[in-house]
Amino acid sequence: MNTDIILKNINSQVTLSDQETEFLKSVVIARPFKPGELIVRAGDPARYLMFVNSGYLMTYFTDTDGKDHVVQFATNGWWAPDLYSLSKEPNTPYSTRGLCDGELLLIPRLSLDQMFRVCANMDRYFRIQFQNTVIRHQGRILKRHTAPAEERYQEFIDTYPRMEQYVAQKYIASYLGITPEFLSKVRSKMARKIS
Amino acid sequence: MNTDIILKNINSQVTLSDQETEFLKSVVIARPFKPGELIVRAGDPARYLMFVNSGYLMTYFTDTDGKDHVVQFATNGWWAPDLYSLSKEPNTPYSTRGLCDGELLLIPRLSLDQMFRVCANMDRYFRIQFQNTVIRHQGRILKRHTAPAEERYQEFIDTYPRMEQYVAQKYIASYLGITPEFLSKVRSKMARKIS
DNA sequence: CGTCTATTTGAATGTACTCAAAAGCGGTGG
DNA sequence: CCACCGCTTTTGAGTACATTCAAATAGACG
Repeated sequence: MNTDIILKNINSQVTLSDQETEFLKSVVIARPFKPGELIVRAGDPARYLMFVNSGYLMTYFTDTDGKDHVVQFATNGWWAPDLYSLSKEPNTPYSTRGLCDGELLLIPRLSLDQMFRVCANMDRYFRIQFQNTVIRHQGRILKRHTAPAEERYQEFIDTYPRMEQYVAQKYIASYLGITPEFLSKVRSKMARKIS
Repeated sequence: MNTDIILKNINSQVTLSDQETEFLKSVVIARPFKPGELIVRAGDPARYLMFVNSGYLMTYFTDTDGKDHVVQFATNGWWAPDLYSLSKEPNTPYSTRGLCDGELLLIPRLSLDQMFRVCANMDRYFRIQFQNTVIRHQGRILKRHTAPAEERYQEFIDTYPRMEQYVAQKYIASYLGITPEFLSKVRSKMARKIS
């Protein structure tokens, strides 16, 4: 199993001891996924914290009308956006689906408690990780409130240039909080501007 | 200085040793504030992590048109929403303003590093704190994408019933991502429904 | 009381949505 | 290899939610 990426990621913020490294390696489970595969279904027990080793995936919420709303995408070196395995809730309200071939590293819920008990560094690592995530989410909320769809889309493709190739437009639209039809119109308007 | 609330809050998630408690007490600074007072101005150095001991405050972003956009409110027992004192950025893009008489406990930026070095429990505490915040923010983003203004306003007053009394409507509108005029119309529509 | 700001109300406008239909695209099987 | 199927994207017309601008009313504070 390839733990290079996750270890490199963690060690960029903290310095894991050999013991801690071994512990982590001993609890993670490799989990390949395929394009379109439903990795976690909304309502399922939140069994694992998930790290993306390779590929693309998305986490989304299905509303009462049956419409899906993308919470966030994830790729190489990111934690999957569904954090309910860390919460007190036994089940997650979010679904997670593969967008291409890829591999996850899973940390079982039970191992998480143990990990945080054994590895003080992991608390530090996730504290830093989540604190940055909170700052980014505040920025995303503000952007939603201050910028029209066109500007948000432009920022998305600037920030995640690769994402466009793997993610269907309708999912990007959903992530941005607009309909796929409207994103299509935004894009054709932008294309007209350039020419 | 009254550190009861902050200690109670932290000890609800972890168990601080006497040493850790003393350390925390030794670094926090009491900082009263007044209604309308600008506690932190956007662009200022992010000097302190701020805990609200009493009163209400808000953190907001001023856009290029000079319009303010409320990131979040905070009250007794909450950390102020501006987390830039924990980031690598020296300055914060957010302003923080008092909404009534109140008091903050400040933890200076320099003490934070030291605190995390000395108190492993604080990493744990903030890890849990931020992980819950991330989950709430994901919910807020989704709500923004799935629910119209009326429903978001209803949820706001249900979730923070006290807030309404201390916070001007225009700030609630800003937090919800709508104009004060439209919130006024939403409210009058809701009032008509009840009768 | 008078002033200043917040809130309300109304009319016109704009951004984004819904519904419907056509066009594009990718895969699969004949 | 091409024809067909299913799904995504595009395009268009009509609509709705929310904004802007302007003016009137209401509240808060000295």
